Amino acid sequence: MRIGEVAAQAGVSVRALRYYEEQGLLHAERSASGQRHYSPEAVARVRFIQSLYAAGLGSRAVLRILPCMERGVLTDEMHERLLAERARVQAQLEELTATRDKLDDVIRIGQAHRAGQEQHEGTALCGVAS
Amino acid sequence: MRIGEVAAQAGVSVRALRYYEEQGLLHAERSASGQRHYSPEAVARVRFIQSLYAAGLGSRAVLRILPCMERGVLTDEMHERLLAERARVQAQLEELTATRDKLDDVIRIGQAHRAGQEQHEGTALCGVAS
DNA sequence: CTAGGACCTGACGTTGACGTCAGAGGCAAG
DNA sequence: CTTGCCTCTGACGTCAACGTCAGGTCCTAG
Repeated sequence: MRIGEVAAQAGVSVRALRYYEEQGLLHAERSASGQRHYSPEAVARVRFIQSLYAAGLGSRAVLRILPCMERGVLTDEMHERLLAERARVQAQLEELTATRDKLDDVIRIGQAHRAGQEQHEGTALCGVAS
Repeated sequence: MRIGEVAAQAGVSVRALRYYEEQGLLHAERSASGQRHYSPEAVARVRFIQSLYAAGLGSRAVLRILPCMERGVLTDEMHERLLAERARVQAQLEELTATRDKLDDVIRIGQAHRAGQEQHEGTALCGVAS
């Protein structure tokens, strides 16, 4: 596949793919004229890269993780890194969950206020952000 | 409280607090000489701001959310925004969970490989990123 | 009253993940 | 062979959330 098709299928820009290559995250064969040609698995790889980015990992963290997806290569060091990054993601998950719950509190209290028509003077929402 | 104390208690930098004020996220009284003075609730507010940032909301999204925490002010529009942002956070939660599970897969398969000593040729990890 | 730490206002620097533009070449269709 | 879309390589632009530095002020302890 050429770059445009990969980009379309993975839902990213062409620029992003070139950037990934620049960062060593994604390899492409080159035609005689210099055009990039990707294997079909590249699409999945790009999607995975995206999800790691979305998980807040920087490109060097992603770079440390990605080799694990290649043929059976998995050193002790990589195993450590995987566990470390999993822990980070897990921590972020918990923080996010807490944030969602706070938002729920604000929404719930807000609804209570509106059910009671006017503003209940003292019952401000400030206490939510504890 | 003065800015340094708020920063310390909230676990952010002084610069961050001035930035929040610049963005209209955080108000401070001023002494005659121009020094900022914060109410004790400011600490909780800052922590909330941080968690919203951590949830991937930009400062203008935060700006739309924060007024909800003030005295009983809660218009229909704000309610909508709250629901919308909650939905975003929830979506990100689900994406993050999927990413964590993928990492778990990679770790598990990696362990299986290492349990079996050498590389199992065809059993590459590429399929994980589906 | 003086030393030194906390604070002030600009204002420019930084980092990551791309966007965007310029100028040039490649490729399938008609 | 030309038209039109795709692709190429630089290289500069962007945006957010601050970091950092300069030059000056404030305030509290001794």
